[in-house]
Amino acid sequence: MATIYEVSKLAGVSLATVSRVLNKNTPVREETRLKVLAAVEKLGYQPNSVAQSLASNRSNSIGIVVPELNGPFFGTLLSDIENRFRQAGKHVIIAAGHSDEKLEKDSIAFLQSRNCDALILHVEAVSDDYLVELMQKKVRFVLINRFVAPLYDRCITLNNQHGGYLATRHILEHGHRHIGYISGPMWKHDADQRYKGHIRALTEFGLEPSEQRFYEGDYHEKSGETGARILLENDPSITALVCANDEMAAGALTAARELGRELPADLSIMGFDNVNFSHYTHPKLTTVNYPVGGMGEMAAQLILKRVYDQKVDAIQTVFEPRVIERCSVGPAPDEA
Amino acid sequence: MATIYEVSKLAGVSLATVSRVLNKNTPVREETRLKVLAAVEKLGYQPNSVAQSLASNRSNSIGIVVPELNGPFFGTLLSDIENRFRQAGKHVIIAAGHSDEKLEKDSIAFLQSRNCDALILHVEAVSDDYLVELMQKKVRFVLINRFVAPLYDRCITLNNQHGGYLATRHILEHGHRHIGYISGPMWKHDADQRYKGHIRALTEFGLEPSEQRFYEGDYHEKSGETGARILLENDPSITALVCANDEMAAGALTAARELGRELPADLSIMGFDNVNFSHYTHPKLTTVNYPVGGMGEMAAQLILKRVYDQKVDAIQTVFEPRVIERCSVGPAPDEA
DNA sequence: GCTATACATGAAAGCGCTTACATCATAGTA
DNA sequence: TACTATGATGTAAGCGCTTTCATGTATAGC
Repeated sequence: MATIYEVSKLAGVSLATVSRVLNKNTPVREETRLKVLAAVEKLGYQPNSVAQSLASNRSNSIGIVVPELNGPFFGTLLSDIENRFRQAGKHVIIAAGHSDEKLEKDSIAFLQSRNCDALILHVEAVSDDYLVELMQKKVRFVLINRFVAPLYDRCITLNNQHGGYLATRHILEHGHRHIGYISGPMWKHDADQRYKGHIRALTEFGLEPSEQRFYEGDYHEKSGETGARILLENDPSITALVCANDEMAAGALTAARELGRELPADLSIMGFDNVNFSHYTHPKLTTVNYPVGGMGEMAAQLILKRVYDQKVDAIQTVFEPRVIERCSVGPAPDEA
Repeated sequence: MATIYEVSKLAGVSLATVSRVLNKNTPVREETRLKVLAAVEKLGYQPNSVAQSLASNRSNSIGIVVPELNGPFFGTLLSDIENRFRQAGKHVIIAAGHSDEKLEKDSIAFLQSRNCDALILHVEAVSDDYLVELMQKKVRFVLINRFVAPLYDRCITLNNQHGGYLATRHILEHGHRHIGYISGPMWKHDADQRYKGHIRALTEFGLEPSEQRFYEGDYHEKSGETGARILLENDPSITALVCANDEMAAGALTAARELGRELPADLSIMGFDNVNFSHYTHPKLTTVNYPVGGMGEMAAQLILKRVYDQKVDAIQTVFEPRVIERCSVGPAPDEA
């Protein structure tokens, strides 16, 4: 690969001038500029971004930590972030944190050591204190799907509690009064919030939450299946199942079918997230929309604005969920 | 962030010695080693990998180009690659090529400029010649899902033709004789190969391929729906649809249901890829397994072996597909 | 015609590291 | 004892860039 030195020799100018032409930050005589550009073209020169990064202490790259690389949810998130940055000539470096404290910290350290100009973190296992410390160390980052008070202006969140509320209210409005709830792991902030919203809706309709109708899953399909089976067998009066995400809802669908329940005539099922497969299910899943793409893009915007001083559209940090009506929720069957 | 210089000062040794302790490539007296390690610990020193990369011309990072970041297929691929490399202490930098020649080339250039030690490419738009040139320029890379003869030893491929053959044979063995085919874009190598396999199976059973029963989609759901509708309306005798991927098969499922076809009694549908949502569909999709995770891991192994000289398990470059029987294929209905 | 000013360019330091080479003890050998 | 081999450590160059500062040249003002 050609270096800037070879370009400068061919163009008959100094290194500095080549750098100036390429970075467009200092005026250069048009004539010289063209000479340099011609040399660049001729040699097929491409700046070594590692050297640039070392010299300038900027890298034009943004680090992203997500729990998993697969799964519909994070794919959409990554894709939208990458798109937005690509338009701005920035690049992304991605690491998986696997919801594990050590791996999350490792990933963050790695991205820092790579001179990332900023980080986008979707982390679950590290503590709030750790994140606050990170801020104090002047690390630039934004948090997705997590709210930490001292970091309020760099958190892009979904109003999870309201989402949980809407999901359950939707079910209640269909006349259901015996409602099972399949939760995500309660140590995760979003799972906790969604459940709180569920309780709020229940209370609003004068219903008591019951131990019997609660199952804590792990956000994966299998646990939705198990949860549905346990709930339905323990309490046959249940006519609706609210699930804290679509994957568990898909599992619940399977279990319900295997138990011979007619959907949605006998049993209604509600999901959460509106991931891309949720309309492949049968019946198509009624769910709560998680505007993940928009949130990813917003995280990118925030960084473009704060770190790169670019002009961007208005910043929004809290997103609102809404119910997506499809076919898995129906009116409550008449009480026998 | 502390630098190696501060560590060396604190430990009372030279820069070189610190570097040697950290890189474990030159013997250092145990006593000195401990002094250095203590200093590292005390300062919370973390090497700046950008500087390391510039100085050593190695980066311990591997670049990956895939068409999209979302979608079940690439998520799985990325995830398995990242996992394998993380175990080996390497890191991945990911770029999306969007099946566009310019973007693919940009992505490759970017990854090279980032000093990646090697690349894993799942590219579709750049020419074979371009890839051969890349090899001649001594760029280290492996190709996924694409075979280019001069690069035979760095191509990790699925036997797509055999997959296409198996899919159609499976349908034929269920007695179907009027079979529609919904293809991917024929300029894509895999789409072409899968179709060739389809033809081969047809021929083996003494059937002629027919223009009437072929539809070229774009691998996305919508085109599967459109394709199914067109095929079934043009030729009502069709009793089975072979789709070149699961997304289009999901679309076909929708169309079939809307046309009032009972599945699989009236109509059988076959997918390809076995992506993670294919068992969420109703009926669950019968499909051909694409061992994408295994192939990603193999690409990683190949690089660990060739680029980093690590000992790894045996290398396999061609993977074989196999039919996954689920519920969307049934026996052909008796001819009326 | 001479100085003040702006503008274009070059020289060189330095970003944080690795590594070839030089240096210096120390131990082994005759 | 003098000499060489050996192993540990230091010195300094250099990776490919950016950027500050100095220099030079053309223009304007008097």
